[in-house]
Amino acid sequence: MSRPTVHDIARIAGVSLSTVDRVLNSREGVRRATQIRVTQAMQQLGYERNVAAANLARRRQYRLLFVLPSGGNSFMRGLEREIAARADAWEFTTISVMTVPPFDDAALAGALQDIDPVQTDGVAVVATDSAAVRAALAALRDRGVAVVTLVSDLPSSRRQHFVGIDNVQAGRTAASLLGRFCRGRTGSIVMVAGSMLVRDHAERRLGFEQVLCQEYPEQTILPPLEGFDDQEIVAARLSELLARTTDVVGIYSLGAGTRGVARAMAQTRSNAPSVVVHELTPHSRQALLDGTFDAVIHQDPVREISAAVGLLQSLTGGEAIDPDAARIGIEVYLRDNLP
Amino acid sequence: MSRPTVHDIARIAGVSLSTVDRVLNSREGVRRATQIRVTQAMQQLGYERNVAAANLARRRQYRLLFVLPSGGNSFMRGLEREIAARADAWEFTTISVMTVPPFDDAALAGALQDIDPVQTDGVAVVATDSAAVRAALAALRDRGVAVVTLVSDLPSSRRQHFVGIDNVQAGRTAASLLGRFCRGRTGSIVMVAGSMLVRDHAERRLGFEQVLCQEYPEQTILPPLEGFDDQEIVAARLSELLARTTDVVGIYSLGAGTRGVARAMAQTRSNAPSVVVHELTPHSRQALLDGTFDAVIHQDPVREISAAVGLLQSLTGGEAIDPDAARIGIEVYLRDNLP
DNA sequence: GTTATTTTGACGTACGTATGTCATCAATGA
DNA sequence: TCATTGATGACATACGTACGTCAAAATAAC
Repeated sequence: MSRPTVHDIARIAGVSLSTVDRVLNSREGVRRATQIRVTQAMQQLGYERNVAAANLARRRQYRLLFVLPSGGNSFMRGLEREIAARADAWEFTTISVMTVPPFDDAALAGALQDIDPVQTDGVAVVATDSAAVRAALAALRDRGVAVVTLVSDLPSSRRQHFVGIDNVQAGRTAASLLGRFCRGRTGSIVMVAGSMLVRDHAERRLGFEQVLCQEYPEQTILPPLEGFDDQEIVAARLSELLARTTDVVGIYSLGAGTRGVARAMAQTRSNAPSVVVHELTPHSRQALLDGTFDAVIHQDPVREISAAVGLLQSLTGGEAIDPDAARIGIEVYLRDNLP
Repeated sequence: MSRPTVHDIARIAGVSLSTVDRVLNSREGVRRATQIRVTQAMQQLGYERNVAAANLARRRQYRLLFVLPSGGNSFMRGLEREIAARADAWEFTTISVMTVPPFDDAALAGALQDIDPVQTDGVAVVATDSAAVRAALAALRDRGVAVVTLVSDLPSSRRQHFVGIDNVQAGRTAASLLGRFCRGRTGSIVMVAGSMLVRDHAERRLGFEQVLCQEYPEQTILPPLEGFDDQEIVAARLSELLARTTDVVGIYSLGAGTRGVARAMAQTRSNAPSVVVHELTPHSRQALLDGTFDAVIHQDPVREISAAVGLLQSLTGGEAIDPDAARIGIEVYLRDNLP
């Protein structure tokens, strides 16, 4: 009637509890034949280990650490807030957060090296792309710590997973939207980036240009404007460009500093270019509502946190992982479907 | 060091385990003064009940039932599949599914009445709007069963929550997209509905017309075309209309039967109207990929299932519920951000 | 003061699993 | 044949909580 327990397996397989336990937790000292008998009994009964009871008995504690860039990036601060808010939403899990200066390889690598493998079982890190960071991650893994990258990936490192969106696809999505929004109006498209040295920005640009060039060849893509995720710089450079170029029909801001975009738009009395930006924040939300922005491409921080925690728990426990648990969707927000 | 337990509370408050237990589970027989002492100790220590252990000891079993419409509706079949796939993803929870004929008040009401309150703790139901169903829900509640509505709400009934999207907002979102997509081209906009007797369809139409009339008054909205969620009817009526009306620039399909829309589009050699439809299914996905559809408005069935299960568990246990746990986002998919 | 009633404590058992110790038995090798 | 090894079982204890029983203590009612 109710879920089968280890006792049932023992009974069916005709062995003792100890043996079932040995099989279940893959300890040695079980003959191959017996092992098979037990496994079959498990399958036959459809046994599933009661994880709650197991963790209880095991006194397991997952100690996880999030490593995020510090600084004024709204998205990152939002992430940090959400982590804090949900810190004790997981059983048997304690979560802490550490921040390191943004865009600073050495600082990040140093921080990762300082992590005590005795006190942490898993790390989720917003990685910057550099050899030092790669090495630090490898060292962490060697010391038995599970590692996933968050938001920004570090491929061909020893991280066990990436939790975040596909940034090429995000760029393509932005182009699909902006291309359609600008249909009928021909002119220049402006891209506002943070820095092309950051992996996700480069990827977004790639995807954006792919689609735009191929499907909307009538539009002119201007060389990307670098704003270093700083709203002041963005506002200044974009204002200047809009004053100089009168045929701008679309703007894609693929990094942070979108507040600067909104400010530049407010000063301009041009023929209202369509605007697509990244990350839903209080400011981009406001800009959507008052019509300054047309669409926002977003990734859900809460989902990312959940996915990271879940993955790290599985990795720590050596369990199987659900491949698409880490899949984070590319969300599209207009004024009308804001959460 | 580690999380405080009931023992710690008892020690700090200077009472016995029994008394702590009485307070914790709000049993009677505790003097007001003692109760306060215990509560204060709990706060002081930051006690949080170990839910896993509690459920273990309590032998709690949440027996939940999903009631869905049967028939060929892809979205509903997807929901059913996902429920089955995740049926044992929740601890202490057994989930079953029951299907009833679609658009059939009497059948639904009857099915609800037949639910045995001894064998089910909570019900999630895709409701159709009728007095009989309302009454059946009330009867269920009276017999101590928790009830949430799923996908389609039944306001002013005794359901305890609604899990699903805001359909007016969904309609507005569709209009915002389609309006922008059609900018520069003026003509007719077609709405393909299932039946205006279904609440969510009516709400979507409302939101759609709100935005389109107000912000894109240059477009002509044709009277809605009723397809009864049947792809044959949809294909026939839409083909006929497209042959007759040459200035169609946009199509919004707000119900099921979108396969019929794709078929009608394939037969037509008109000037490619923009198309926005509801629900991501294998067919709408294909249509997105080959360019027949421009956008799909979607609700994530997996999220809806999780939310429904979580809510029903909380309601059954008499716990506090997280108000925005039930909030399901209105998702927008283009060809480029398909999952 | 005595009695009735309410409040509290002591204790045991259970949930399903993990993990340890020790005993038993068969098979193996010398 | 005896010692050694490997495989298995029996049993106990623990995790944090729920819940029941019964007695003891505190308080209220008389």
